[in-house]
Amino acid sequence: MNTNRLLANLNPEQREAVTLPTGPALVLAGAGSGKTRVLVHRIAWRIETEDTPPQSVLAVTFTNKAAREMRARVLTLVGPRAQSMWLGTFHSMAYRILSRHAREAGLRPDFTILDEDDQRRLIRQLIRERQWDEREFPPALAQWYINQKKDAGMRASQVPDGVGREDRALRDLYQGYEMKLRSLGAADFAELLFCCHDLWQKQPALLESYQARFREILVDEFQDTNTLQYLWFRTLTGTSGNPFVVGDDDQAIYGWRGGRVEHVLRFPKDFEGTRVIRLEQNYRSSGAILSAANALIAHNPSRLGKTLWTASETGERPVYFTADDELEEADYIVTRIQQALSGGQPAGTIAILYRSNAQSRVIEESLVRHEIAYRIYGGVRFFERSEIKDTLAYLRLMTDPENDSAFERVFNVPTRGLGDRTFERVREHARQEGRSLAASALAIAQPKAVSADRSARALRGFLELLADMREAIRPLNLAGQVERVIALSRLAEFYQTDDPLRAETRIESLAELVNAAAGYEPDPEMESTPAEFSGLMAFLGQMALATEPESRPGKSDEIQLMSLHAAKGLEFHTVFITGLEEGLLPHSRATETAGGLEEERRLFYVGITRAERQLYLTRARRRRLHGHYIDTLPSRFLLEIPADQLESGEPRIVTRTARSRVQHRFPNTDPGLPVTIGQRVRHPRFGEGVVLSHEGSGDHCRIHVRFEGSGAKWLLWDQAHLETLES
DNA sequence: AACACCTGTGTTTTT
DNA sequence: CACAGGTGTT
Repeated sequence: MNTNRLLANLNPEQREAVTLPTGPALVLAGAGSGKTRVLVHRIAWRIETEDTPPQSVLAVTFTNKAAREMRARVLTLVGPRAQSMWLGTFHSMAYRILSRHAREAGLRPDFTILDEDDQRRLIRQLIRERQWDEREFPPALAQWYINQKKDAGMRASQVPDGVGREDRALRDLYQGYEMKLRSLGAADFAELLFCCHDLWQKQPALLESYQARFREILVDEFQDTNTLQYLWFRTLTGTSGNPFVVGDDDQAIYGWRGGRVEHVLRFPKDFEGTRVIRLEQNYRSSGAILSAANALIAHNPSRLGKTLWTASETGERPVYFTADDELEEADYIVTRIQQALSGGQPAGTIAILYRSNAQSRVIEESLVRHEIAYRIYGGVRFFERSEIKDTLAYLRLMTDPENDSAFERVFNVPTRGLGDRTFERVREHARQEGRSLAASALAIAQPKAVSADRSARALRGFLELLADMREAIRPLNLAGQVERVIALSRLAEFYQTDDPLRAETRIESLAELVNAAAGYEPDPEMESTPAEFSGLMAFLGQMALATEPESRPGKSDEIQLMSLHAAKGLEFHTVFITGLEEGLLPHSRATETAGGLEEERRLFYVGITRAERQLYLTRARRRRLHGHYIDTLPSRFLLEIPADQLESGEPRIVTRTARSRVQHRFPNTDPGLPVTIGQRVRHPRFGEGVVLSHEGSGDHCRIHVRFEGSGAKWLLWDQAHLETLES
């Protein structure tokens, strides 16, 4: 076997890490030092040279996206037999394990995973049951409290006695929440790890079987692991596994979500004989960009200490530009982008980064005015959209008719004459009998002698609908089932009447869900129970842990817009970091907490180190915030980069008159298109708007329009009946 | 149950 | 300012 191939393009440190003998290993990998490459090659190396069976490999990443990418790269190196390794997020790994032992872990066999929304709804319910004042105990705060404890690996019983009344109340609520979850047999995200961990503690033999199986355990982005994840990982690794973790303390940016950099320091203490390897050569950025990054991060007192160097040329200094306001800032950025694009630079190599998503709006508007295509990451996530959750709830009721949260969700969606009173009746019955909502509904709906009870009839209608649906989809394939459930539930019609402004976008999402089902490939490792709807069950399980449908290829001809957090792990030729102002970066809320400032600095550091060749730092003297303008101060972080390492951007590149001029030109870029980017259009219902972008061409193309008042929507040209307007 | 009004909120994000 | 979510009215 040609193993040299695996080492050919690695530097000595990378090679050392990849070829380390068994035993715990910690790789401190600076930004752009080939972290993922080391991880991927390590896996390949173990499989190819040590004859490690792929199924004894478990690799954990921070996001699904990173997992997909890593899997693809390992497969390229090792071939299809690597398919059998376990590679995914902490949560998806725990879910895989739990779904084989659900009952033993105290969960329903086909348990639901509650997302943030479901969780908040449950907590609100508990607060109301206790008749607490929701202003004194905001559900969001309680939720934050509970998740924080869970992320720290604490059950309610382990939370130390608080001093105040409020502390005790919150702890009590946490306890109530735990009981509620257990009675539902459901799990929230943290619970997946927690439950799995508890199960291992309860059943040492089971733990041993997993320890025996997973000989190689690798963790990416180790600096962002929270305590619960760390405990889970440490338990699974035990004393015999070979942990291989990769991280960068300078890129720890999830402290607010429980991430603890300290785990990096703790690792060598918990795992005796840990070999530490540092990767300090940066292959990504030019010398000038790297110097700025190094100068900035040197201001963080608590660091493991690591200085990145590069063999690349110095390149151009980062440019710093101060605009009068956020409009000018946006126009400056767009002007620079136009210059780059006209010089032949592909749009996909340019990124605009910001601290908070709200900042994107002004920039988007400027991009639209200048007819530049862009793609924005973040915002409302696919699986959090209400239409998706409604549909998933119906689907869940197909596989698990007694699922209370799904039942509650679609009880009166679409409206079918079932109001709060009926629901309370059902819930009360369920509480008394200890049955599920569906079973109680059935009992209540029984026709009593001569019953003209309207709600009982409506209830029967609902139950019959579910039963009919179950029959109707039985013989269909997965995509067909999803499609049929959407049709039979009449959700589309409901959205149309409920909120016509959003109906079109919502129906588009539903179509995308059907697509996701059509493209779904079952996890071969998952227990394939012969139960009916087992395919649907597996699909729902996977969807609960997903954020985006998989079929969304990024286009290379669009400018990339995203938050600094979302940019982690990515790289771009040209990067704009915007809003370098006190209060924004560092964020005002972050300066209050201990360590918050350091985390903000790391966030800026992450942003800087995304840039390969060109970096722009921009700021506005005054910025509109919550309605009115406030004067700003430059970010303190700017002063931490020596002035001679920055270039001053040309002021006033764009004038207001230039802005209004561009607004009136509409060159037709694509002759196949019925409209042009930037053109004004009128929709029979939504009114007037501006065309932002398009997909496809001809009469069947989809176009993206920002309407005045009702926001941006995707429309099908041949169905939307748009009227084009002269500007 | 549907609609109009009101009020609070407004970081980052994954799962 | 802009929007979501909740409350109150019909």
